[in-house]
Amino acid sequence: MSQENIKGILKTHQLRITDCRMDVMQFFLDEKSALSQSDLENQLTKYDRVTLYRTLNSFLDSGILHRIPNETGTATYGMCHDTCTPDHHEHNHVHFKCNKCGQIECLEEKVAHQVSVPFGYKVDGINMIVDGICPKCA
Amino acid sequence: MSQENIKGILKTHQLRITDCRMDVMQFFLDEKSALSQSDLENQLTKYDRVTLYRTLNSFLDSGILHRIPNETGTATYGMCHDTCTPDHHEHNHVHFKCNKCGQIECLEEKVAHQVSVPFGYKVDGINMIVDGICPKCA
DNA sequence: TTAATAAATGCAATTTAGTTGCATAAACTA
DNA sequence: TAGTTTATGCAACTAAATTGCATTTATTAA
Repeated sequence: MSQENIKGILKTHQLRITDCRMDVMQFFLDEKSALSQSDLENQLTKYDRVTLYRTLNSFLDSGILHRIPNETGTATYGMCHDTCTPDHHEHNHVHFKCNKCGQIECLEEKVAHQVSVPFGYKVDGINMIVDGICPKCA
Repeated sequence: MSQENIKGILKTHQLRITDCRMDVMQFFLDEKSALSQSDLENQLTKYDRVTLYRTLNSFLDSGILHRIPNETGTATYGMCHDTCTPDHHEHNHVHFKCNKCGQIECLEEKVAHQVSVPFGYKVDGINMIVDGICPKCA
């Protein structure tokens, strides 16, 4: 994706265009997998640690990124598609976690299943995490 | 579940029987939902904070507890059933997260679906997190 | 029952993850 | 171009988790 497109995304979400934000978004687009703050910190060394946290939170608040559930106890983020808004994240895709390299990807596959829950439980959404081996590790 | 049963579980998993471990396991059995270290710390005030972390990690390592994926960035744990071993957790049940009270429960419902992934991806397991409103909050 | 052994615990300290405050710099608009 | 607001860097802080060490405790063999 070009720099102009990235600028467009920032504009669309009412965010100022800064070098840090451009680089963070570019990194997410290049990696195509879930990233944590420490991933950013290791890669984008010219930016302050706190700034990277703030950038992640800005993107989260504005609907550019979503948090991806994981078991590790630290937060991971993935790129949203066009369906998210600042106050309501709408995600219906499958997350794939590779058991070998640990990377988590947002797949294009939708969660199209209905799930049965016991009586009394109301279902609002489903989040599916598939684990296995990715093509790179197979 | 009786104290004797709890002792049996500890023995089965080659863990020593201590007051702390008995109380931690009893709490998980009473609550029937995902718990974090801070939940334990607030409730089981006679034990040292570090001991509670260690107890959770002992139970995790030995297959008594499993980590439950969530988005918050802190670790939550749930009781395993008999299918887990120390080196391999095997979970095929649905997690239900209430959007109102925040509790996460392991439901009895199995993830019985097959999911399609792109070519090249090998599926080992599926973890499904359903969010909605639980019977207590409905 | 006792002694030895290894694991569990408590306390202090440290590391890791995340947030807040403030001054300054930078983006944006009129 | 000037004013305004937002983003950034630095320092400090809080929250979550881990490590080190000495002591205590559970367990087992004799």
